[in-house]
Amino acid sequence: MLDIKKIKENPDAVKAGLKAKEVDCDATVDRILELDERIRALKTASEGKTAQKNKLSKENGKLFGQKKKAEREGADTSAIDAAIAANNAQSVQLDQDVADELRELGELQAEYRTAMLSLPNLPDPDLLPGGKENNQPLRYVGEKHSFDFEPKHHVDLCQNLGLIDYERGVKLAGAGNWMYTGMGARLEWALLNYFIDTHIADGYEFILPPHMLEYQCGETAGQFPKFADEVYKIANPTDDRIHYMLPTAEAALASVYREEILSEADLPKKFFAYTPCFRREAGSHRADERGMVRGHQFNKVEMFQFTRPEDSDAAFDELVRKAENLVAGLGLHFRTVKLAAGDCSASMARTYDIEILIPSMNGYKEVSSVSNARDYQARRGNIRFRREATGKPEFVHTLNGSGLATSRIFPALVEQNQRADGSIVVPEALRKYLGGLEVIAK
RNA sequence: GGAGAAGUCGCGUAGCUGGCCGAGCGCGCACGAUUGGAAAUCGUGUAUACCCCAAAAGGGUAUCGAGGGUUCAAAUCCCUCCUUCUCCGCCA
Repeated sequence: MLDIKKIKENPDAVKAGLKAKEVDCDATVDRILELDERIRALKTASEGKTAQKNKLSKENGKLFGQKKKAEREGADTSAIDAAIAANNAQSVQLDQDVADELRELGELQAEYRTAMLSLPNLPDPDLLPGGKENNQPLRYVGEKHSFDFEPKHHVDLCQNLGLIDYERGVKLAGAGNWMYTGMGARLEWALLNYFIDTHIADGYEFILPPHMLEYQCGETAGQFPKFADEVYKIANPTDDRIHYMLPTAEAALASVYREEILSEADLPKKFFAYTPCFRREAGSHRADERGMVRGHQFNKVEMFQFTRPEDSDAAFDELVRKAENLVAGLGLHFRTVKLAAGDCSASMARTYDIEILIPSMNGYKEVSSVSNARDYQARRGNIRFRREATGKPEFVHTLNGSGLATSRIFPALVEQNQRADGSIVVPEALRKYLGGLEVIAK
């Protein structure tokens, strides 16, 4: 959520920022300003009346006291009764006016909130405007593997070595699902362990969150209401509450401190979580995404930070470096790309992608996406910290980054490390998780 | 899943025969006094959001798990939901 004060101060800057993200929100911004004005006017009016009403009630309280006293003394209470009746009549009238105003206020506020939630985050000013075509590769790391033989596709390599059972995965759960088997499952688990151990060594706290979340988590993270159709919903026959399968651990981590005020000394909070991620990805499965590049379920370790606003740039750099180191530690070739404003997701002010070379796909594919949401998610979820110097609560900044998703790393590793005989060299960093195994062969 | 109890200001509690309760007390915390320094003691203060106001001062509204209702007036009465605890059942 954006800061209404900023929108009021400089609506044109907000509109321009959103245009850089390739969304036209001019009408929404104008409507928000209009609603804000009407809401405040209405509030002032109805709160004034409520104040009057409260005053009358208080007066009545005193009158009732007097009446009791008079009755005890056997005095005449008719004057007091009349005063109470007059107050009541006035109160009832005020009550009706206020009720009407509140009804209108409720409608306006609902519209206002929906509109505010629909506005994406503003991009950082240094990002190029526009979409994917304006992404800027910042650096290339590692060597491209060159083959003196015709490299195989990871699907073929995995099937030959018995690492992945694609057919039975589909049998169990439909298209877009696969099943790790034997050494494939162990290799997947080794990757996850390598990520986990690295984050622990870096002082991040390990979180295993629930996998089925309530709606509010998605709203805080910024996925809902816009992308509510892209997740799996779980309805319970004996209960009308709906959960959804988390599409990324970010959805859970962003909500950990929702509606809380942290102390400044506790920041930054550095978390990482391992979860499977579930996505409907209603789009078509193209031939160039054959295999395990885009599935309905994949494993991911997610990094997350809550920071003070002034620390979030440094935290962002730290997360990018951590993601890069994980890929580099596997000896894989990758590049880091600074996304153009329009390619950053709705919630994010800036995003760098780590892209890895998958030979069969003839191109770089995202394995990690590191983003700074600044105070956008904090506003949606009301996540704050108390500034020691002022004693006042402020919104935190939230950042997240994959560290890493295996579903792209696994095929890249298999393809980049294949040998002519179809065997696969295990990266040094993973061998200790596989009993020292150096090569996966038939 | 069945039965019962409970959810109050950071923590612990009082209030729950409706008005003087945004809320008492204790602890904690902050500042001050006292002290050579500390402990102890004493004093003062101690929520959040929004609105009015150029700002400060000040004023107003809302919040006693959440939502709704009764009433001129609700922490206090009624309804629904959520959560926690205890007992029973069931199961990893």
